[in-house]
Amino acid sequence: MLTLTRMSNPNGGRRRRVTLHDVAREAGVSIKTVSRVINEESVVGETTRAGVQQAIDRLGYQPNELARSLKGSRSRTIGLIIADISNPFSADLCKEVEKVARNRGYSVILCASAEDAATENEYVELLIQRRIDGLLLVPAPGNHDRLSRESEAGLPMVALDRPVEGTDTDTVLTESRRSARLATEHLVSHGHRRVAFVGDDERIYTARQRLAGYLDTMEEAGPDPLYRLGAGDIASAAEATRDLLSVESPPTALFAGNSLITAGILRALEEGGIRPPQNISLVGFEDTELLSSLRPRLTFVRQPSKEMGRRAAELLFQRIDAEDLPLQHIVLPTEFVIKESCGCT
Amino acid sequence: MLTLTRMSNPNGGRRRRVTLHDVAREAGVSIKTVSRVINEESVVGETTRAGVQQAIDRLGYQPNELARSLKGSRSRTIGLIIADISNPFSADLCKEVEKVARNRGYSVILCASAEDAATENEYVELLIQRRIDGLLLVPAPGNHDRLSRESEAGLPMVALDRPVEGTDTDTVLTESRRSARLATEHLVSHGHRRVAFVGDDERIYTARQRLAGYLDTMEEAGPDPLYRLGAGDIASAAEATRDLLSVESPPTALFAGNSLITAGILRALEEGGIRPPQNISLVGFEDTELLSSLRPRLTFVRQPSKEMGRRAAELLFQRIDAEDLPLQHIVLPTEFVIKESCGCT
DNA sequence: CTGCCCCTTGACAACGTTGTCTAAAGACAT
DNA sequence: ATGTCTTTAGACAACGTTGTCAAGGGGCAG
Repeated sequence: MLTLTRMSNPNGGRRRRVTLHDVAREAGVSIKTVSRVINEESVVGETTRAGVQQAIDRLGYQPNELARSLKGSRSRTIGLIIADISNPFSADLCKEVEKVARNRGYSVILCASAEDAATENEYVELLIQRRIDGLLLVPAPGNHDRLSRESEAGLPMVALDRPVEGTDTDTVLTESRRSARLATEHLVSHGHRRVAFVGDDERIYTARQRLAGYLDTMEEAGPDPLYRLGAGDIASAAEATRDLLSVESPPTALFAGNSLITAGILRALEEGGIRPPQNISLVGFEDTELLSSLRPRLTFVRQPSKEMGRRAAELLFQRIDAEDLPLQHIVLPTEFVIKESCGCT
Repeated sequence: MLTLTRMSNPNGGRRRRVTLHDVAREAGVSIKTVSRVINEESVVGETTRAGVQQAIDRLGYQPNELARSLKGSRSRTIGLIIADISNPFSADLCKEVEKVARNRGYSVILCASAEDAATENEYVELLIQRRIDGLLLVPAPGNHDRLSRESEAGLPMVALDRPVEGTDTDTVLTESRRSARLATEHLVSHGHRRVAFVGDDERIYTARQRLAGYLDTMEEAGPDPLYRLGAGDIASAAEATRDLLSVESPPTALFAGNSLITAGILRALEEGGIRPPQNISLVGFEDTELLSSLRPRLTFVRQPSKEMGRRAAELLFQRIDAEDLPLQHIVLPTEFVIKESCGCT
């Protein structure tokens, strides 16, 4: 009778969820028995089980995972912190991670750090408060104090695409430097002397690695390097490209540090009326199928984004299950795909 | 002393988290007092507060959000179910939803239903078990029994991009039909008689709406409609395009139902050596910046994907806060952007 | 008929937190 | 000195679940 006002509000009010207690009362048994039926502990008599099951169905009972997590020591939730969720690369990661988690009965809390370490730290705190069982992240550049502390304290953690600076965690990376070196070599070996590189912010590990790979080849081959960094989105990549094209002796070949940069370069070239591969050669990193519709078709380094997501998630669950696993550093191979934009055919 | 064995395992073992109880013992007060300090209930004396705060810092206490959620009636978590996470459109949605949630101190559990209603229903169940406070979703086509039940039971819910079939929930949509009609009109008004449409699976609401808009114009204008549906990814869109191009009297203009389809069409055209806009006119839906690097530049219907995500999230929180809000059906305007691919210039 | 064991079920505590109520102690007026 | 009020702090229960233990009842052997 006390709850009459609430009950007279059939739909609007936040309905109290059915609990074990309710089911127990309905079935005329104790809550523990209901719990046993739900968890399929075999010590329940057949008639009791059937009665309880009916009560469950009748009331539409759904177990409270929060209470379960509180009682047990697992929350069956992992965190996924993505530095740059606008990059199509990240979509593949999310998708695969989510898929692996789902097969394990895990939920994924998604966080976007926007390449900002402070935001990332806040998210780590939030995720800790939610008692995640493990953390997958594409780390933002900067100081990961919060993150490092948790890693050392034993939170299962796998870094994706970039290592966590200053902390040794499990990692799943691609061979950025080598692939950048090979891509540059391809251009040089086809006669280009002025090869320019447009990369992401230098504080980002992969941007540095790719620059390093580019420089490896350039230093070995002789020509002066020419590059711009800090092109994190399409607009600034276009800007950087315009800048590169306006130097005294402009490049005859461009190498783009990721797919958004490729898009920015293309935009700038288009505005300048410069067409690859006739007027300039172009090589990029591809990590999404979308750019495959470009014409001329892009010569690119293929990043195994889906496999990265999948491998990282699997590794995380391995670590969640077996705490004493030695640290894993997985490096996935890239593939250099020669199409038309580099003009070598 | 009892915990010595555990402590001698500094890193490997899953560390027991610090609780209110530990802090209370450390500070020499009751747990309730610590709770008061953390929640800034003002009835705590200054010296006590300082001592507790020190203990908190010393032990690195982090509140257990699970326990809080269990006690209170809010989990400060929302669910986000995305039907097609591969579509760049979805990345924008995720990003914006996540941003709004973060500002509210909420976490987002990400789920990818892969356009499958059964998967979606499973996710709904999982999210209910996690006691989410609200649900945002791009509904998969099909039978949403689980979803409808929850909606009727009062779970705050906002459908994004598509309505939930058979259930009236809050919605945030774009004017699909009208924009498809206008885009087709544009082609027809520039003299095209054979205008073909390539759309997504007809079970998908927006695919049907866009087809309807296309048909609106075609029926009014006279020429026989020519279309293919079921082109959900790049490969099948390319396939559908090849098919359309091989009919007796092939189309002189193509209209793509979303950005992945645009990519598929471009791939097929390229393979066939057909160049827009010289050999064929092309209009698409764009919902990502990436395709902006296409050459020739795509004439397209711009979908306000970011705004959709933001508005939907804001609406969800409104509903979470005020249960008795009347149902909202927000329709966002699209924009028709004329560039080069349609060949009208 | 008695005792033992097994099978099934329930009572109770605990997970970590917060709401409610009460107790202690000091301030102040009488 | 006594009473009242206010300020501060703690005891206790509760959120919904599961682990531990004990109790009830029936079957079977002695």
